[in-house]
Formats: sequence, C-alpha cells, structure tokens
Amino acid sequence: MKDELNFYEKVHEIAKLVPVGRVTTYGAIAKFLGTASSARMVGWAMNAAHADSSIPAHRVVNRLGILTGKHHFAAPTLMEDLLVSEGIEIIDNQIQDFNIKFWDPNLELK
DNA sequence: TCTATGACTCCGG
DNA sequence: CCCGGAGCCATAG
Repeated sequence: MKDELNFYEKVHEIAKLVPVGRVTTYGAIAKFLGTASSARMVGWAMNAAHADSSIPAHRVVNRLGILTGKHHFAAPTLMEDLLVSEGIEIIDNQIQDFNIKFWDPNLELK
C-alpha cells in the first residue's frame, strides 16, 4: 500500500467531498489534482468508482452541467433522479443554475 | 511495447 | 452552445 493515493483514488475522495445539492465537473477535479492529468482520466476514474456505491458519481458532470455519464448508471434515469432528490433541477439532461450549483474543489478545499 | 478507447476540454469557424 | 479537429493520459487487451 502506498501512502499517497492513486489518481482514481484521489478522484474518489473529491467525489465524496462534494456537498449534497452541489455538483462539480471533471475539469475542476482534474485541475485540483494539478492539471497533470486530463479531464478524461477523471471520467475513467468515475468508471472505477462505479463499483463503490459510496461514491456519488451523479454529482460529477461535464463543464456544461450536462449529465454525460447517465448511461453508465444502473438506470439511465437514476443519475438525474438522484440529483433531483438532492434539490437540483434538471431539464433535458442539463443542470439548471449550474453556476450556482457548481462546487469547485479548488475553491472549497483550498 | 504498442494500439485503441474514453463519464473531457479547449480552440477556431 | 452548434460543429469539427486536436490534445490529453491512464487503463485494457
């Protein structure tokens, strides 16, 4: 076991830190990790997070606030359903008032 | 070792 | 934000 977390483990930690009713983006997480990795790796890490039900992957969306990864959930409607249950309004797979709902780890965890 | 892939993002038009 | 193209890099086979 390494003392320092792997890339996807860091992503998992960030995802767990996202407050209820808030969302973040792949790019924000990638940037928080030092821009050393591209946003695609964050998405890949979330794919690994799929095995861990404690990771709120539904709170991670792309930079436009669109639920790009909804098809990766058990049900296509599960992702938006979870977000709606947390008080987030979603129209046409896109988060409304995304600029308000957005939670930036670079600002909150700094 | 190399190739393909992807839940992304930036850039120009 | 629509469209096409390029960059990005860990993981799988």
